Amino acid sequence: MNQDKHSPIQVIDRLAALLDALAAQDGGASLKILSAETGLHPSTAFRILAALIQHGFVARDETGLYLLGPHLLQLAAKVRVGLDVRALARPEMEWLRDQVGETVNLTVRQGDEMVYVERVTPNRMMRVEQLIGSRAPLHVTAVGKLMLGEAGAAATRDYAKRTRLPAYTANTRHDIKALLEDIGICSARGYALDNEEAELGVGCIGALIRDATGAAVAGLSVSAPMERRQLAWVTLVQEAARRVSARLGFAE
Amino acid sequence: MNQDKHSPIQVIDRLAALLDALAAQDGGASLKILSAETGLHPSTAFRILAALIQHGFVARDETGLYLLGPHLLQLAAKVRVGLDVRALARPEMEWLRDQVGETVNLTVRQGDEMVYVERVTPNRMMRVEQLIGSRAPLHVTAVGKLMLGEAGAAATRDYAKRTRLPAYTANTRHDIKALLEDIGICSARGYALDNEEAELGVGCIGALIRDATGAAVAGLSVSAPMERRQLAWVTLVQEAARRVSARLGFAE
DNA sequence: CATTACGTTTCATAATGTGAAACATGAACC
DNA sequence: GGTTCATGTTTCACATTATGAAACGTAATG
Repeated sequence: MNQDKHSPIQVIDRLAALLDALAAQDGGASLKILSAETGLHPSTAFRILAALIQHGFVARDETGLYLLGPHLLQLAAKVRVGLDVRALARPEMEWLRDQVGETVNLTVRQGDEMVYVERVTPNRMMRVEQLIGSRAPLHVTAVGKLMLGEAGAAATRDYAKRTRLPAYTANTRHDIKALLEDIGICSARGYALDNEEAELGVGCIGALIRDATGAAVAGLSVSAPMERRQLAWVTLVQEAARRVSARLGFAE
Repeated sequence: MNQDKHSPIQVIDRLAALLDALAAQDGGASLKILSAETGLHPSTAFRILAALIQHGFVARDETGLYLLGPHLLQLAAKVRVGLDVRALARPEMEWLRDQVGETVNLTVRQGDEMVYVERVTPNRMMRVEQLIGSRAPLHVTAVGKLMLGEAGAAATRDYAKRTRLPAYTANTRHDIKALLEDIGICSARGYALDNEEAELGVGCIGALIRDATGAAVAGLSVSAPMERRQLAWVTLVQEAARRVSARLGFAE
């Protein structure tokens, strides 16, 4: 991830090298190992590591080996997804749009909703379109249902309790049992459909995008008027999602 | 998380302050905001941020606002859980052991197994005991089943395909449908039982421990000879897990 | 006991990071 | 259109900081 070895501040180059060396270890690492891997003098490495320990970026186990520290988890929890995903997904979204001739959306989960963060549209007038920034409840979108599958049954029940699963159309799954069953099917297949559940006349096919940790960080979907939607697009949606995931470092 | 304001290296104090200021923002932050919040001169803050951007710890959005960067995610994925959890969990484990008079285990998930990372035992000879470091498949342990619930149905099916769900006793759930049903029940209840599924004669009650991000990072369980296990312990196990989770920053 | 290896602390100083000033850019106002 | 204001970005002299080497401490081994 060191795109350029030399930033304006040398210490930061050095601490980045130390953190990367730690990330590359299977377990903990000794000072001597880290010093050798980064090319830093032992006393320099020792002191930088001590500073990183102070701030929780690095920790030491009971045998004295260095490990990545818990503060990284807390900071990572605050990293906004969608930042890199959008740029990385754009080419694949355009490819997918060109294959199916329909609108392609990129969404991220925020709490109990999916947020539309990117969109590419076909060159036709009659199309489904969501404004970037608009939101949709999880249970009525293809990708939202997949996200609930990722979160598990307990989290889905909590979501249902919180939101009461409002119905948007006669097709909306507003019964927890039916929703859990649908989610189970979608999760097992690796894609989900929205059959006029959010809005009458609108059909959708969605798949998840995963990052280097395997976490589902975004959703990719094709939205079309229901009469134009083709199930043959499923493999294309999955292929585009797979490519974006690979770009994010996901390894199947 | 700045336990001490002054580490041996000033720049590292300063970058930590900048990252924490970014973590405290709802969205992105301007240079002026960050400079004000950290007390750094604007040109100093600018240069440190530039170095952090180079290494992916910080990013900028299309409007020029600063955000926490993706490299934090990649490093966080390598943080070994169990490091802090063990020390934090120890007092609650001892409390739980004293309440129920049985062995209490702390486990973390590694791939397709739970690993025993800490254990407190009662003062009696006939007891269930697992060596620290020993491993057990997910589907035959109470906590492992909860972890599968966290991972979702698709991940559980993948696990089943990979491992083929080997049976350890006649009670083992080695059929995917039965396992998914058990997992669904456990996840919904917030605790799980192991009814002689790993080993005949051994009963277990388990609950999950969550961290500040809400992720299930460890499992807490009571293991006992089956004839001694009491369902009345469920609330105690859950209480102990709740306390450890609170210590890890989990907010219900 | 002596040697080796590693970690930790001390210290003189080279060089690095700093804050101020200059410069660049865009928006708002007259 | 020109001026002012606010913010960001670059340059520069130099004080302070981070550095590498040496000394010191500790544990393990022969």
